[in-house]
Amino acid sequence: MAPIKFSIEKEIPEKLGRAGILETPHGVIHTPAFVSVGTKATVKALTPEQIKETGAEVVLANTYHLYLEPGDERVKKFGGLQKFMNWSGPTMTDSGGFQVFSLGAAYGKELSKVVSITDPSALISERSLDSETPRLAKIGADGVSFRSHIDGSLHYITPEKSIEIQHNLGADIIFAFDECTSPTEDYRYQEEALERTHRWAKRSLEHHQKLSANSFQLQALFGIVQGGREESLRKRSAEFIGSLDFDGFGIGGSFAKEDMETAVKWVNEILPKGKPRHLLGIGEPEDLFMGVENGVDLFDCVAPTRNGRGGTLYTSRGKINVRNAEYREDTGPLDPECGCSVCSPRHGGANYSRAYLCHLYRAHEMLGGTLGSIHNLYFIINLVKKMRQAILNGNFEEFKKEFLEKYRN
RNA sequence: GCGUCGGUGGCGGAGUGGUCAAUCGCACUUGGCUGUAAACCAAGCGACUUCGGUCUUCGCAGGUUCGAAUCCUGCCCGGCGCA
Repeated sequence: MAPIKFSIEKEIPEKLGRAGILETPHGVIHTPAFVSVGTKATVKALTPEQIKETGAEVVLANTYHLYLEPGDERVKKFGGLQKFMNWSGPTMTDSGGFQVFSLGAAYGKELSKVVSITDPSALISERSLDSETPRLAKIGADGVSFRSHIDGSLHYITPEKSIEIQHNLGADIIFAFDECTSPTEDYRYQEEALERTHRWAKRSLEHHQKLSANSFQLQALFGIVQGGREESLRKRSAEFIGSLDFDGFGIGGSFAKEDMETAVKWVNEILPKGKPRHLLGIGEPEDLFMGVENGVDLFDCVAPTRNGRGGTLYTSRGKINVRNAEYREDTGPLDPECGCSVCSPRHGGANYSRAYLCHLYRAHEMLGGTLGSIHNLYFIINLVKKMRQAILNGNFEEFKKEFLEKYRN
């Protein structure tokens, strides 16, 4: 029995985009969909009830973090991630592959998932120059050694180990262990890393099949396409990963903003159409439109929750930082066009002013982070839902144009 | 009244003859955040500036010194103790 079932309802004419339904053992995901990120089995600052309230259909947790604490065996004892965190819907786990990047090449540097290449020298390899730079993740022959950011202890994660942990965590959809490379690496390194990711993908799949054969637990495994900004590598990766017996696919990598669209297009033209595709770690409104238009079915991103905790909030007229002085006495709602419980009085009469939110952040009151996260998650999840509806209605282009025009002011 | 300790930038609080426009924290201002080392991080925060500097600041007023936030004298203000 297949762990998931994916069906396409409608496509965007002449484009790769589509609206579909993804059935998992713990519920249905209407795609395209935004997955809320709950790294350590919690969407930071939110209760599961509040997560629901944002319209989220699925939560993504992290293998590496849960392995370190409280430990995947312990989560298993409690009946798996979903039961442990008291979330009633579908769940996913990331493989820990991103931590190869964030705790490795990007560790201690001003290097993030999406970089801007205003300075082209940023993309020149620095590999030979930074051998002494401390990293918490080092790539070995067979896997990756991590120095725990919590207590400094050493851990070795192989593809098999990642899959084992993910089986213990028990999410509906799990990911192959991959290496998310830095965009500052050169072609030679990207190619070397890609081959490693491909070997790891095969090993992840084989181990997953082996474990699944002896288990009643139904879990789908997604393979991850890498290849950096190189057309040849991206395509090679899509061919290879797409040819394996995965239930769906992740598209990974740390991108230069300018390269993201081409990379997604190259990949999705090749990946088997009937299986879901997840663009890993992407979630700004412009990028979501780009992804949906180019055939992405699932997104996850820390932006709504991370921004929400800091006071950067999405509105239909662009992002604002409610901490700023100009909002101190602003009696208006955060976004009059938003239907979330923070913005809209129709949910029980609550209607938080910008001034109140401003106050909460300045006073470091944790309700600020909660309300900001509820709003931002609702905003982004709802935006993707509207895209889905627009595909079904056949007016995706119009919706995109209308939204972005206003959003960009 | 006598004694004593003290008065430093929005606040708290370092500094106690040159390296001081003055450590640090908070507040304030503005950025940033894209598979979460993140309820976080960064920059700025006396005034002018052709960005090399220039000027005015450490209760007030004098003084000593090549040089004072730092030493001396007087005054003003505050805490504490004794009357």
